[in-house]
Parts: sequence; C-alpha cells; structure tokens
Amino acid sequence: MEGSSQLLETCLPASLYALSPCAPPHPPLLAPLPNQHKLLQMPLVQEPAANNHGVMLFSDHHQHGGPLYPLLLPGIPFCPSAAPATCEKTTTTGFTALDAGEAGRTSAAKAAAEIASTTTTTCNGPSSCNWWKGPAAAGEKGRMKVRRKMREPRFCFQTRSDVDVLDDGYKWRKYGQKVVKNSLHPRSYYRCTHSNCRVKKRVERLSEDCRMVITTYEGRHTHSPCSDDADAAAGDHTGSCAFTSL
DNA sequence: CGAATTTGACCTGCGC
DNA sequence: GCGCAGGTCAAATTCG
Repeated sequence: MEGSSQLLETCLPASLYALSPCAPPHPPLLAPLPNQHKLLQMPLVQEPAANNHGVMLFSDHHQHGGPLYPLLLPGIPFCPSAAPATCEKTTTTGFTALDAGEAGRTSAAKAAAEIASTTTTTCNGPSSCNWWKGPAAAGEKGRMKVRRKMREPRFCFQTRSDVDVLDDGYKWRKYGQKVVKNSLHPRSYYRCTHSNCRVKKRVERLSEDCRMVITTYEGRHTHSPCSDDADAAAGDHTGSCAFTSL
C-alpha cells in the first residue's frame, strides 16, 4: 500500500512526467483533455543516455473513469529502435533508467522492467511493422516468434483510479487476462477495436495498492480517438478529427 | 442474436 | 535442455 504511494511520490512528484527521448523536447505531448479531466501538462522529462525508446510515465489520480488522452497521439514521434527508460523506486531524484535485469521489487517496477526488457527492432512505420499480422503474414509456424520480436513502442503510465479501464477515448476489446507472478491482481489485455489499428494495452493493479492502475500501451493508433466509433462503423479512414497518423 | 468478455490451452522467450 | 512466466488464441459463456 504505502509502497506504491511512495513510488508515486518518489518517481512522479509532479502530476505528470513524459519521457520520450526521441521526441523533440519541446512540443506539447499531451492534447488538452476533453471534458472535465485534466492532466497537468509538464515539460518533457528526458532520460538522457539511457535509451531511445519512447516511454511515458504518467501519474494522476482518478476518482472516476473520465476521459484520459495522455498518449499515443498519432503526432508524437516515436523512435522504436532501442530499449526504453522507466522509473525505479530507489532514488530521490525521480527517474532513473531501469535495466531489464533489475526486475522490480514492486509491481510497478516490475512492469517497468518488462517494458525495459522489450526491445523493438526494425519497425519504420506501418508498412514495415509486421510484428503482428497473423498467419497470413507471418506464416503458421513463425507467427508467434514474429509477434514477440517485432515490438511496437510501449508507453506506461500509472494512475490512481477506482476503475480498471480508463476512458482514453479509444474503444478496447479485452482478449485475455492473466495472473502474473508476485501480483495479487490479474493483468488484463486489451486490443483496440478499430479495424486497422493494432494498438494493445495491458492493465494491472499494483498489489501493494489496489487503487493504483498501471496501464501499458503498445503501438500507435492509426486513427483519432473521437472518430473511433465512426471509423469502426464506416470503415477505414483516418484523421477526421484533430490527429492524423504519421 | 450479435457483441463483448471469460478462461483454459497453447506457444514463445528467457533464465538456470 | 528444462521449466517458468508472459502473451495470445479461440471456444464457451454472458450481456445488452
């Protein structure tokens, strides 16, 4: 319980950190949140040297399942070519790079370590990103291998919320749930329901503090949040709203 | 009745 | 090489 709070305070003293070493340091990463919920927009916190993988850690307190639009906005440039950085509960200065081997003492650190351990290889855009194309693209035999190795950029953030699935403006379908080691709570796996969008997210609660929800996004949406439903119904078109895919 | 969720099985990667 | 753990699939079930 208090461990996670401490984690939150230690790693994320302000309301929000964004970590995206490949992104230009200045442009705002966050879209203004519709409706009532607002995340404090902070300057980018960059992990220098550690890596290039885009990882964002957000922290905010939700007492509701209100909309959340913190990340995976199509306009955010990502660099899927190296290991990510993340947060570790050890220092007083906030972020430190977490090695893959530094498996977490807490669920948060563990989740972060997972992210850190994920290496993304060659994926230079939708045309070359075939880590998950199913049997047709990968072949019956090697599809799992392809799926595992060709990772999308991942982003993780942590919120305090009563609801597991935060409303981020996208529509998700749950495709799996797994009990993970050293965690009291199962991890849920969701996939974006949009036709050509392969973004996935994992949701789990901290065992130390069941109010804390760790959400990990993987991949980039090829559509905008607000047009999700329309797109799903009308077929594939992107950029009907504020965001367009790159 | 169609869509969404649940859940057990299966596959892969990784550490030992 | 083996076992463990994470991630995904797909059939069964539930829900609207």
